[in-house]
Amino acid sequence: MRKGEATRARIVDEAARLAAQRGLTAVSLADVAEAVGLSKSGLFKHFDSKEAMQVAVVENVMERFTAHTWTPAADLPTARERLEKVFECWLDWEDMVWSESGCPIIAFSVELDDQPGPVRDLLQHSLKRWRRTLVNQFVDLREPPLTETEAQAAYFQMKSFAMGYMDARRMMGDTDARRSATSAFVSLLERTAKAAA
Amino acid sequence: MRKGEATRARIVDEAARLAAQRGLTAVSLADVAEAVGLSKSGLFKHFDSKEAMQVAVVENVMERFTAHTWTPAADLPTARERLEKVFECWLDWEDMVWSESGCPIIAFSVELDDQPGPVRDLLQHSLKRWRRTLVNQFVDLREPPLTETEAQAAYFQMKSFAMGYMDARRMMGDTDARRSATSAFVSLLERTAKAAA
DNA sequence: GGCGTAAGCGACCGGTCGTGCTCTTTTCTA
DNA sequence: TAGAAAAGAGCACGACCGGTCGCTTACGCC
Repeated sequence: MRKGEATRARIVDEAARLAAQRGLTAVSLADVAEAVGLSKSGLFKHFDSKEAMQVAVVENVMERFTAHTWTPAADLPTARERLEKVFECWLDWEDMVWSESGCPIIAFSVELDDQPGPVRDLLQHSLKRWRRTLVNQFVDLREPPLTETEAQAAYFQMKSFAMGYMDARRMMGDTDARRSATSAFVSLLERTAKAAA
Repeated sequence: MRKGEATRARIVDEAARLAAQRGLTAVSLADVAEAVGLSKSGLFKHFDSKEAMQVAVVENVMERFTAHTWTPAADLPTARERLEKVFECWLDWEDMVWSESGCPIIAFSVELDDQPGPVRDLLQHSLKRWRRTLVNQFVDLREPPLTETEAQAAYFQMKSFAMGYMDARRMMGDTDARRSATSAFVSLLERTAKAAA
């Protein structure tokens, strides 16, 4: 049973890579099979349907995302340091881990935001958990703590900058994008931490 | 030749509507033909290929975008008023004009950012013209004028908020998204206009 | 070390894809 | 109003789609 698990993991990895480039529905089972060196029918020993494979891809991507951005930050002493580390890793995630395809989370979000179904539900649920984690960090950014509304507004900007960074770098070819994103985020932290309750 | 032009316009409109929902490549010619009440082969009297239709869709969407966001703002007296108006119309564009599908420009950007070809080239070119227009407004926001770099950084944040707004409202179901986006943008204008040279 | 089962292959299914080709109908114009 | 040109229908094509079935192979456990 060990061999099967390894193969399944390879399938999910390749499917995620292809889906990040072309979209979740646009990648065909034949594409994945060829990329992983399997026959199309062999895939069905690991997934009952294409949709089941998409679910596994979203799970895989979200796990890798939190591992890449939250794990290095979780143990830092202050909320400010944690937020700075998360944002830095977030930008790295977008242009180092996924340099050839763009961030799959953003791609999946845009693709699925009007396509109801289990894949969208899973993505939405994972993203809400992520937002909860980050909003909590913003709450702790200041003493007295930020209100929930204030923290959500700050998270809105943080995520906006992460999305804007990908667009600027990939679509617009903006070589200054990283500087713009970083300084925008630092300025956000500055203001948010300073603002009076 | 008049009738043909009207039909062609209907085709492009329907194709844009469907492409905003499902993506440019995911929408099939059969879908478009049915939506517009034509046969699949009838489409080829107006477009030589699917790609040619996609080009027309991107042209159409970008024209409507600038008409919707820039035209109402162009004649306002100050850069600040123009920018505020553009941003307000931008949010309206996303959740009123395209309430059932999400903004096609963002969708196309994410879909095409790693798919070279004439469709991507056209989109990129149009978006760069749009950025130029907005960056010029930011330059004029303050006396002494902003540097090109400062203005581009401000535009980066503006576009980020517009993208974040769509994600927050559509994917995350954030009912406060409009308030978050608007206050973030107003705060950006405030800071940018005030900052010393 | 034999054996059950998981892993994987190849052929094939009905359906849809984009795109030609031919033929008819409609529309514009001289 | 006649006739050319445009608009559009119908059909067929090869390729590819997600998915099924039966077969063989190879692994993992007793």
